[in-house]
Amino acid sequence: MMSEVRVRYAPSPTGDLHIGNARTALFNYLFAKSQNGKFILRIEDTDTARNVAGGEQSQMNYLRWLGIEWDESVDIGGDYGPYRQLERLDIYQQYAEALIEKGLAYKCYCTSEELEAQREQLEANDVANIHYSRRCLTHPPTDRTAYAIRFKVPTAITYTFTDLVRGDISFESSDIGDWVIMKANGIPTYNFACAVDDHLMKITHIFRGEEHITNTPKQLMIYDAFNWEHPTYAHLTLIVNEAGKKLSKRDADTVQFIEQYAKMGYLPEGMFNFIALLGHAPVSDSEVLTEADIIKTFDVQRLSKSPSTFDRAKLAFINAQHLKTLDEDARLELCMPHLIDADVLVGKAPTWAAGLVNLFADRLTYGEEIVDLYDTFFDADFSVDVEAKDFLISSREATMQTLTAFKAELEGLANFTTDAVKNAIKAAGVTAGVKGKNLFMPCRIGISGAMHGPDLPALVTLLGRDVVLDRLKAVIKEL
RNA sequence: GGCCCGUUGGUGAAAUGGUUAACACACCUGCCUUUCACGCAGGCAUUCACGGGUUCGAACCCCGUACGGGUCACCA
Repeated sequence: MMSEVRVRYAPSPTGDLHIGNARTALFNYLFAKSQNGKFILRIEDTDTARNVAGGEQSQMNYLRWLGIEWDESVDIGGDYGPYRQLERLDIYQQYAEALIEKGLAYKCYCTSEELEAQREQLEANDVANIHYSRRCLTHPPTDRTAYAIRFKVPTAITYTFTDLVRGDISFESSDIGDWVIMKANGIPTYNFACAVDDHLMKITHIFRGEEHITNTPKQLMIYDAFNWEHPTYAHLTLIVNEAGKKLSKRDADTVQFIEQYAKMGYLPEGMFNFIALLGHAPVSDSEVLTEADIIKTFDVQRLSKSPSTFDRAKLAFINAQHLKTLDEDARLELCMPHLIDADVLVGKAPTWAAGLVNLFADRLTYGEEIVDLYDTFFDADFSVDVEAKDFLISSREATMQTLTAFKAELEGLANFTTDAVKNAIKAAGVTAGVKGKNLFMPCRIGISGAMHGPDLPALVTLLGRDVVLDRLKAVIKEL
């Protein structure tokens, strides 16, 4: 009988949920869901210096925002807790001591400074294999009590594992120096804690970033030392920015925290969909998918080997598609905070915002974009763009007649409703003797300054009588 | 420098030895709309980084070169 699939996402609470972390979490989650397994959230807080207050909560909040729910963790418990590594210190201590007893680990009394100096010297001398700098050969000085515990790396062993993404990968133990498993402060290092916990928590599959490939042999050493069964690994490709560089938290050019997207008014469904495509190619003609679609099509055979590019245009497209499935109220709710923040609504009628959002419903790609769209078409600095001007002067006389007639019709209008404006356009067409493009385009340019834009009557209505007439006068005058 | 990994159209990305190399985004055209956008239909574009080799046959296997990336902490 196959044992139950158990996967985990193990963030360190050093900051907010990053795109790369979210992808790792998501793929583990998708695999668990597709296999009817369990998804565990474990907090790896062993780097006490880098932990930030609220980091853990923030990670959990935005995981939940994305729609990723876990089966076991610090907040809801589970049979394999505690789920915070700092609460498991005695466990690591016990396993580390067992290794010393077996002769597989030893105490190292070197100070960080000594090791650092040693390494620098080796590097300066261009020593080919700098790993020797991490092989502690000195005897413990009698006056020191602080020590780290190092794992004694076996000689001449080849560690091979079958990666779900890249196939067999192997490492020679001779390329790896004796590495620290317990720091002098009694806290385990990542590779040790990770291996111990993954085993104890019965993790069967590990989906993680490619940067962990070189950590794998170290973790395998721990499994072997205790005779534990290896888990299955899948190292996901890096996510790179549009310049082809690994997404770095310091990279200011790419917005890369989930929180930022949430605040910009992206939809969780859209982000979920987009992130699921980063390194996985589902069998499907469309890339616009729901969570259920994605779980159903998730297949480890289809994990990509080459780096995934964080393509903002694609994100925009996918989010826009999800946005189209929203009803009017939901769309308005998404845009509202941004309109308020941008002071767009001051002095406007209560229903005005709904009209604005509906006007751009077709082309909106994320909530905050409503403000940009507003600026483009409602900004006080009105001007006619080059393309539009060319159109106007290509048949100056006819456009002039059309514009004049349109202006006259609007001036005679008591109420600016979309129907009334529609009729005004129609009437202007009759007066000027034009129709179709020759009718609408001059009107459109006359009030928006551009040949492309939202529905004309609705735009006129929202702009309001004064603005529309001012713009028309300005364009007529310029002609 | 050592060790690992990658390289397919403008962009993202399939194809795991066998007819004209999917699909999506972008772009272009047509339809729809008295305009615009949405939507729908269609179209353009890659010979698979480069050089050898294996094979009846290679984007797919092997070797080498170039380029790109990852990693080498008492960080995770």
